[in-house]
Amino acid sequence: MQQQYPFKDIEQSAQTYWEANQTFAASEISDKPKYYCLSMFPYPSGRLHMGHVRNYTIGDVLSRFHKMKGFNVMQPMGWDAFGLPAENAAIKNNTAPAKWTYENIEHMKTQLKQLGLGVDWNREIATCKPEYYKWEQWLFTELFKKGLIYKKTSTVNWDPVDGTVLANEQVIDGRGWRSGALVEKRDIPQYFMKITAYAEELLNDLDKLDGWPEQVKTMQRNWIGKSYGCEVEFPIVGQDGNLKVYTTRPDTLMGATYVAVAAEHVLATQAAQNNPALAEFIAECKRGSVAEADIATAEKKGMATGLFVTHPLNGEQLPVWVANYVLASYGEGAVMAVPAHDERDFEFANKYNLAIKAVIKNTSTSTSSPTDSVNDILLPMIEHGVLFDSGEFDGLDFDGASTAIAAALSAKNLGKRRTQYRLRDWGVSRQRYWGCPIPIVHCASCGEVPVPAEQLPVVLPEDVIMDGVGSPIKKDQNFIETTCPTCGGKATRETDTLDTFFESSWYFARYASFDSNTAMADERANYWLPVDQYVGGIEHAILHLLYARFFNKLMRDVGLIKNDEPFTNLLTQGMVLKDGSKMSKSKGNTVDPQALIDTYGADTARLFMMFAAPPEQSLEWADSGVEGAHRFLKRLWKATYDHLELGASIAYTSGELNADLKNLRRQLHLTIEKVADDYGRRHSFNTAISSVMELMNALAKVEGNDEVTRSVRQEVLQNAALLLSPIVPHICQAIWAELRPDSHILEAGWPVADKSATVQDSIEYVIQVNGKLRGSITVAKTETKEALEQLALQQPCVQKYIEDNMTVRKVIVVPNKLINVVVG
RNA sequence: GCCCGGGUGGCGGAAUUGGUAGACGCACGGGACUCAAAAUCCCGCGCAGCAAUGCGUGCCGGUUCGAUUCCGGCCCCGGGCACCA
Repeated sequence: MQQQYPFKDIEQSAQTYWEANQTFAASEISDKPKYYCLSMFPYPSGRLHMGHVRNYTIGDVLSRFHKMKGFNVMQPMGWDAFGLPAENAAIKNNTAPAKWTYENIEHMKTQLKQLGLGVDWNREIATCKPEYYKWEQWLFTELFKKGLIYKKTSTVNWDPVDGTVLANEQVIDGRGWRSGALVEKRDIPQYFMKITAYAEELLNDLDKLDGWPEQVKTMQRNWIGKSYGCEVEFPIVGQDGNLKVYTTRPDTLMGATYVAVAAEHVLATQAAQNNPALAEFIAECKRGSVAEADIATAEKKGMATGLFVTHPLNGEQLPVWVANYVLASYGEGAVMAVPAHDERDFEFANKYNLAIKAVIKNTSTSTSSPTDSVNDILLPMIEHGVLFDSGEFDGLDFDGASTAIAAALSAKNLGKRRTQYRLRDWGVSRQRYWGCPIPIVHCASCGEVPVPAEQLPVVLPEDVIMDGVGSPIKKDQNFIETTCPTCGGKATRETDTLDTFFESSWYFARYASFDSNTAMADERANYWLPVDQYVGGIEHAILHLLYARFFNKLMRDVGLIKNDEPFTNLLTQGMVLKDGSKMSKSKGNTVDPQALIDTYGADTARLFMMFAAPPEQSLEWADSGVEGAHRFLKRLWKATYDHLELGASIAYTSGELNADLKNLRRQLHLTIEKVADDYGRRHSFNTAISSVMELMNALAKVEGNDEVTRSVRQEVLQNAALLLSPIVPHICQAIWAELRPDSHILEAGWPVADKSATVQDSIEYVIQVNGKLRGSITVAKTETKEALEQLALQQPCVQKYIEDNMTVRKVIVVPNKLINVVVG
């Protein structure tokens, strides 16, 4: 055995061994329970970043741990290869997006292999390949035929100078990132998926996901946003027809003082026809990005339309305003405004001197609460309460008032109870090149015709020149001109591509059926699915995870797979931050892990990443600390070297031990239990590592080279190699080969703790006086509570704190932990 | 603005179910080895204090024998907000 830790040789030879032996090739033919461990696949941005190292190490630790525990493991890897950065890079470097992407994949694949991941590379997929996207085109056509995909107009960011649609990311402070032009909202026709048809199931099935973080389920529940409210119709004064609004607070209806509509609302358009000032205001509202965060943080602005509506219950005339804080896409694109009981309405009413009428009072405060009088309202009362100044509804609470008011509206045919979702249908059209072509043909006589299955895939031309002005396939007659699949006449292809979330919504199923050229997913998908452990960034908590859950249900409903949910257990990894914000290519604050791997090896990189923070927490990157991880591996190597310099040894099995060795074995077997719990249940890799470090520190303190001592040392080293091997597989495989030349670590399995080594007959009790630590006693495990109390009271460290005028009020004994003497 | 997290020594973090705050590691200081340096090993290391001891988990308040942990109110930082992935 070499004296120095030769990490380069070790890692190279271990990786060569795994590849030659197909160690991680997954097979459906096995009598073991299956374990499908999936890490979110990377976007091939060019080089690996620290977030990748963290993500894939976590997945690899869990995969390798389960393999050792006797599971039939599949850990696949692939590439989320379509997307905007490839187009930008192509323009910048004067190349084609496909070429750039494939080169990045090659480089990053080499880097991932250097990390020593236990991946089945036979199943590698790239979403930009026709054999992959063919199947989502097929699914698109199936869903289109079922009516689950439809076309409607919706709003995008429009750069009037470049004449192009911008992603939200490309709008900086309301201006196009390249042209600097003020961005406008523009309505264009786009394809939508009816995710709202699955809203109820997506919401209810969250309750089945016991293996998901509560935080993520809460975010998804709020995103779906089921609300129980009421639709209310306000007859328009001087016109036929009503203005319909949706509210979650029907109890406040008697406090409504105006009605506000979005700039896009038909009533706004109508009122603007003979009102140039209003038309200008609506135009102003249409400037700026479509991002909800921008709309919600913009200064609240509005303008009266001159129109009035009649309050459906009290008959008062209320003015209709256009307001930029009303979202066109939620509810009816119109709201009833109750300034006394809503913060946004309150701010708006104060700004424009609109009436504020309080009708709800807090039950816990006196009747002379500040909201009693219109004149002294300083803050809106937004909590539920009891109604006043509401005529026949006075005295009712939220539930009572909501029911009564809905009934009163129903009786007049001016409203009814309604359940509403915040979730909107998913717009999947993109006016970009580097994406999956939407498989629709436009025919003058047949309309929109889905491309028949036998004509799929609609292949995206890869040899293109990006000129920075629009998508090249929108100008490519070879691509556009086609014949109608239905009538055979001249027709044109759809030139929009699909949202790249489309590809990442079903890849988990494709890994199981990676080479099927007859189906999107075959029987193998039903063997592997659902994914047992999904690992990925918390930033995907809503969109990606919701779309993937949606697609799983779509694939179930077209008969491809059986399960209802795609991911049984979810681990949401925290972000790797640098200088306080997310490490990302767009922010230019990435740290290249390649230098780390080159200087210290993959094991050090993996160990450091797992040790630096628990996986769910964000990790602020700092270069220091890597040395410490490398130092530990060198110590581990040296401990094995020193041990074996004295000759081979056989691990301890039985016989008398002195107290020190007994303690060491006790610590070893407690560590085995703890590490298994930390990996399997807690996903607490940092504490697993520190407990093995403690074990190695304890081992270093044990002296003597007699046969018994050496046998215990052999036992500790063998087990340390097994315990650490999911995290640092290369060094552990090499150490095992030296310690146990008769066997291979991959056949060793996860160690079982020796219960007889962990028993203990005495226990240390902490002694507190008034909750403050004052001492400790070591007693027999069998001691009674009464005896412990007496023993504690006799201790000098307790007597010291009982002053002359004090008495012992009580003694609290927490079994196996502490005794607290309360005096006063 | 809305939804979801987080805040503990100089730093990363530990304390798993309300029970010893600071495990493990980094950095730093001291020492050994060395001609010297690196590497390695040993010792120290929350703050104040000679010490006894007191204080201390973002801030303010509460519950409890006991609170980093539970409750109420605030402050700051991060993630998401539907066309970044």
